[in-house]
Amino acid sequence: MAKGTIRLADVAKAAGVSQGTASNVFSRPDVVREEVREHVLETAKQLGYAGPSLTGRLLRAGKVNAIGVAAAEPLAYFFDDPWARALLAAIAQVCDASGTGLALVSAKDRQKLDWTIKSALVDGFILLCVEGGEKLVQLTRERQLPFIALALNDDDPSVPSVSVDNAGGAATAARHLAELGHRRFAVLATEFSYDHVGPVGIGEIERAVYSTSRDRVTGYWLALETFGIRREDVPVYETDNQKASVEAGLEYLFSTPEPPTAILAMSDYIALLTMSWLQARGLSVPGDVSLVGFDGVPEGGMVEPGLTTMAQPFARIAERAVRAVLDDAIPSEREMIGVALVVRGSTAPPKQ
Amino acid sequence: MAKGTIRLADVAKAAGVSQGTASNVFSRPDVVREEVREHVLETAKQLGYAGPSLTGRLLRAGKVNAIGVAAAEPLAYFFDDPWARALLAAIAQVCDASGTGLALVSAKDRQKLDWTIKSALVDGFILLCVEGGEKLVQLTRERQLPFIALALNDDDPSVPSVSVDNAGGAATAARHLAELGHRRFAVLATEFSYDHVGPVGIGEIERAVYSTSRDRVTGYWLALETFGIRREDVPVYETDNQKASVEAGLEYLFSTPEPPTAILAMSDYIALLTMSWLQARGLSVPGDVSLVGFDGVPEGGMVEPGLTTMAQPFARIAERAVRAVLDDAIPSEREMIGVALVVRGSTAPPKQ
DNA sequence: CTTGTTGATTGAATCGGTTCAAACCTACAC
DNA sequence: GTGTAGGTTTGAACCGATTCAATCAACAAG
Repeated sequence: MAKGTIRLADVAKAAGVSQGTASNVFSRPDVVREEVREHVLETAKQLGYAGPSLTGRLLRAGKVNAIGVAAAEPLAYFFDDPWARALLAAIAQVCDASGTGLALVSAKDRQKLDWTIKSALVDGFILLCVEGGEKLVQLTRERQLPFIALALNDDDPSVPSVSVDNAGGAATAARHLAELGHRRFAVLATEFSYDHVGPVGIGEIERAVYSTSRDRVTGYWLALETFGIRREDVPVYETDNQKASVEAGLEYLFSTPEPPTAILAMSDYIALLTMSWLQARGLSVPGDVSLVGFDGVPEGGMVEPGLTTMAQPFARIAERAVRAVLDDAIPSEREMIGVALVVRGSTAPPKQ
Repeated sequence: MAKGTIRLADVAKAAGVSQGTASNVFSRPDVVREEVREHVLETAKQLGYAGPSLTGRLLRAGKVNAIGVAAAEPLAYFFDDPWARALLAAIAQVCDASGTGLALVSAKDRQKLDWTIKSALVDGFILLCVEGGEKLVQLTRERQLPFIALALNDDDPSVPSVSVDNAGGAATAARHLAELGHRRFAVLATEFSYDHVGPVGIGEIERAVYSTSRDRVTGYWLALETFGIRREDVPVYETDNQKASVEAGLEYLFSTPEPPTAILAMSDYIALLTMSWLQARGLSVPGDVSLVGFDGVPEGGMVEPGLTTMAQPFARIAERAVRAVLDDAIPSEREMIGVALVVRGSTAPPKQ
């Protein structure tokens, strides 16, 4: 593999032992007599042998000892998006602990994605299904390796996945604000369907393509209705989780005669953008507007005021996913994990 | 590899062709007659063959088509540190374009790092040498694969590396502030030696273990001296690039009778922490204090005011590094790349 | 002096492909 | 009818290790 291309066989011959013994020197040192072992090791060093080649070993073992994390996004997505980052950090931690390698597998372009997935040297995949999830699942299936989907935006029960309790978490978030006394709400949503941003009506939401967003709104609605707030009275603005559309949404929501005193953001990223926007406009958080996010990314704890949010248990999710893939113990049922309300400074009772 | 363990040989037999032909169907489809190709493909599908196993192919080819990025840090470092993130995003981009896989290889613990590096399935390494670089280089050498070091904190010319012009960049940063009229400077530095934070004197700096920090201070000094500012009059506070030590440094610098009007931060991360600290203290940037960072991470453009900084050409660096590793065209000399001053809102002439 | 046991070593098969020289067709020209 | 060129297909060697049944040496027990 390296320059001198010295093989185990060469070492064996040079040391005057069989290849089997030479192999044992490296992979099961205890079984060979110390004297011999020393000698072989010595010869190996002299020859500049770099140790057994991984590919050779691999071929035999059939295991790569690495998992791939895939998304239908440009590779840089893993380092740009706060949610992906938090999740990957957690996955990385689990891999670290179990000595498993981590390969990043990603491409926006379908062709490339296909190729990348096909040629990744991994034992299985964790799929980040934000957007384009079906494509990803389909491509991965062809590879015939164990995989598990995260944040699957789709109700298909045949896809093994672990997801968070979107409806329940959303309900908790909304309840928290309602209990503080808020009555004028607005929702800044993640995507319901392809390439659409702007205000959305109830009907559209019920017909949403992406189940995550739908479930969260449903959670909000259910909780608010127990406080007598009708869903018709809660404006929902769909964003694509990017700065431009979030700001457009805020312009929209705050140009009404009775702007909301409480905002439910479907991602922390949206919430953080919202916070800067509000502060830049001279509106105080939580004085004028209370704000709850969703995800629990670390950045939420680093802004002023801290962001109240529904924290996903990233460590648990990562643990489950990695284990499932490594042990090929893919759950046949979709697994759901709860989220926890983390109260920080961005929520307070409304003025007056 | 998967469940049914169907080999190419099985497909070949089932289709009634030789294994050689079957192989060609997948890897060089153009060479086999259409009719036959179709038939083999059909048989393959029927058998549920997932395509040629990568490991088998690998073994023959000797190339993995992936590079590893390694650091002597916990794996999560790649997703937490802004500089690492920016760099990785750039590396990811280059890999993306050339269809190369990207594996993350990292561990804080030496034992684990050793193991991880030894067992990573890659054709070469890019080393992120912030801290613990020697260890990393040494371990990687044993693997006998091409590698290139980034941000090498060490003058050893035998280590192939590409680095930025630390001294030159620092000089530019300092000159920029001096030309605006500033005369009272302070430096918030990255590490000079192991496990030390706090104010440092000239002698200590000259004996620094880490060359990056030393070169940058030297750059600052040289530029400032052309404006008649003596190095003795520029306090330097060493941080570990973490929030706590940066804030301690700021406390220290601003508790003097004549606090600085211009701060030179050796990383954007330090600069960003500084900005929040100043703002929280009611000091305006750039009104009361001007601030220049180093690195050019994207976050610097997203805060208010924007951070003036010395931008590393991440794309160029990544391009060079990836190419070098992939083509095994490791430069024998250390390569140096310039940095560019990016002026944003965080610098202005001093009050009065 | 056998026989049995233990521990170290060997040799060959195997993992799943790729590759390349040689054999094999056709088809067409002379 | 023979020769030649082209495109296909074959078969076997090879990539670099691991593994396991078989062998061997040495020594204890019967």
